[in-house]
Amino acid sequence: MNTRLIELNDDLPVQQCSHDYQANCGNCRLSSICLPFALETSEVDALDRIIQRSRPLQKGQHLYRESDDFQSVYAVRSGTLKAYRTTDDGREQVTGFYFPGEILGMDGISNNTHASSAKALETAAVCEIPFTSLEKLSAVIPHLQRHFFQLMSREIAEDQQLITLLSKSSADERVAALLLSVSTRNARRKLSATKFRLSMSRVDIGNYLGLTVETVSRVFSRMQKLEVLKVDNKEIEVLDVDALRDMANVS
Amino acid sequence: MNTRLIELNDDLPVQQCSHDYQANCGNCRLSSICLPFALETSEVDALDRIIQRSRPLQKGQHLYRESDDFQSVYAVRSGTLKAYRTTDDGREQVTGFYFPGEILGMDGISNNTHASSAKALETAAVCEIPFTSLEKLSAVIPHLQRHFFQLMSREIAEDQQLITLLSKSSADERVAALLLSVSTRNARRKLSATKFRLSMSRVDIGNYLGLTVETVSRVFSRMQKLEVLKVDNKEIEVLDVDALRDMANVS
DNA sequence: GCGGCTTATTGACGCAGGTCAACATTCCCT
DNA sequence: AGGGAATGTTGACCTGCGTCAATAAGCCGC
Repeated sequence: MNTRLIELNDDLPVQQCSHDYQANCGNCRLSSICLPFALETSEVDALDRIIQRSRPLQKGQHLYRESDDFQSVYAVRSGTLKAYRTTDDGREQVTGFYFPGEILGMDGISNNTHASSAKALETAAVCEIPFTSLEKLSAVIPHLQRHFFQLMSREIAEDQQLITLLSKSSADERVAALLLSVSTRNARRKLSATKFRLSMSRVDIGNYLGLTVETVSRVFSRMQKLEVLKVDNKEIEVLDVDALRDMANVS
Repeated sequence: MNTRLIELNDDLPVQQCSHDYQANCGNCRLSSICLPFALETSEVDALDRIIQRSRPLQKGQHLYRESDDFQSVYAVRSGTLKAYRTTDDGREQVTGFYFPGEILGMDGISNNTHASSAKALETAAVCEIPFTSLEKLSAVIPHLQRHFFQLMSREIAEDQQLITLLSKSSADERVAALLLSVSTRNARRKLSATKFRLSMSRVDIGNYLGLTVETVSRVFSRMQKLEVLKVDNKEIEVLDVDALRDMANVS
């Protein structure tokens, strides 16, 4: 069964409640992250016209599921989502966390089927970008085509970084790297790079990093003892960024 | 310094020795793997015109290096290549092996800089596809645009599979999964799925799978003892595919 | 604000795979 | 064909992280 976003709107048509949501890309404060720089106003409008906005997902709701038909890619407007796949023997593997301004769903293009599931970690709003429309528009707006090639390429490069992390790094390094990544992505959205709330659970973190919950918890405790972090459940304060960077890099 | 393929041709212009190489995509027996199905003859010709073929790389030669300017993606014509990145502390992480018919270099699009290096594991020939030409052509040939979106998406999906492997699987499972992958890719090229030569070293395999050489070697020995494989250095014969599949899947 | 449930922390212990070392084999250059 | 270097195999030992278990702390519905 397909649980795509659109179906959440069965009681209220999109237009009627659009005042609740970001009206368009032109006035969206995430557009600097989300859109290609060089797009002209008229081009942004064209893009805007194909994008569908709808009511937020509640915590735990799926945006799409593995093996759903692939129709669209999605830009996160608010909240956080996790992408994960289920292995043959039923275990989960978290493949990424997606923050506002980031695009997800691109792994579905190759088979016209989503290769992973996406679930809201907290209340989250997304822009749905129907892929066929995007393709057509891309053929006309070279910058847009380039942008999506680049987005996908970045996803590849990031996955490769995770591969390296999983293949070569200790538990401390992995956790440090994740924290730095969250920190950087917060900074990009003009949020604090040193004080933030982790929207994902320890289970999700462990799953993503190839560690058990217990290990993640121990690493947090250890970093707290070393006064690199202040940990209060999901609230994290980075006390010593340099130390954290050291932990992320060095063997 | 840029060590791209073109520079290998300083003694002989491409045209003069082109009879040594596959003349064009139209008569290439790999085209079924490499090109979109729905391309028309005239479109194949157009693609063919932007592709540059050149003399083979020798074992150990680089096709491109991390931080080289990104200009082209490459299709493997013969031989095998490995892609790898170097971590901050100087270690290597192999991110993929590329067989005839497969495309590499797409991780460079996002920054106009290659995110990994590519090195020939044996004598190898590639088709160079200049990316700006490819972009322009893609805007005109919808199937081609779609094809490249799909290729990149597949790369993402495959990386995610590797992530799962690295995060969740035992040494036995990892090695089994790699062997099955090689087997499948051989079959696609009408080669034996059960008897083949691994072009990569044990070090490369271990590196790719996040294991030490010793462990890889032990797994091979164990599988040989269990009569799942026959191992003679790099020559592998799969004696029991089902057993191998079991080893790859189950916890 | 109470009770049940989910999520997080901490400790004790075991094992898969890493490390180190010695030896065997293959590759490759002359 | 011969010798030296690179690559592969095997064994003995060690350790980081997983496992199991017990406890604590949030979270949510009533």
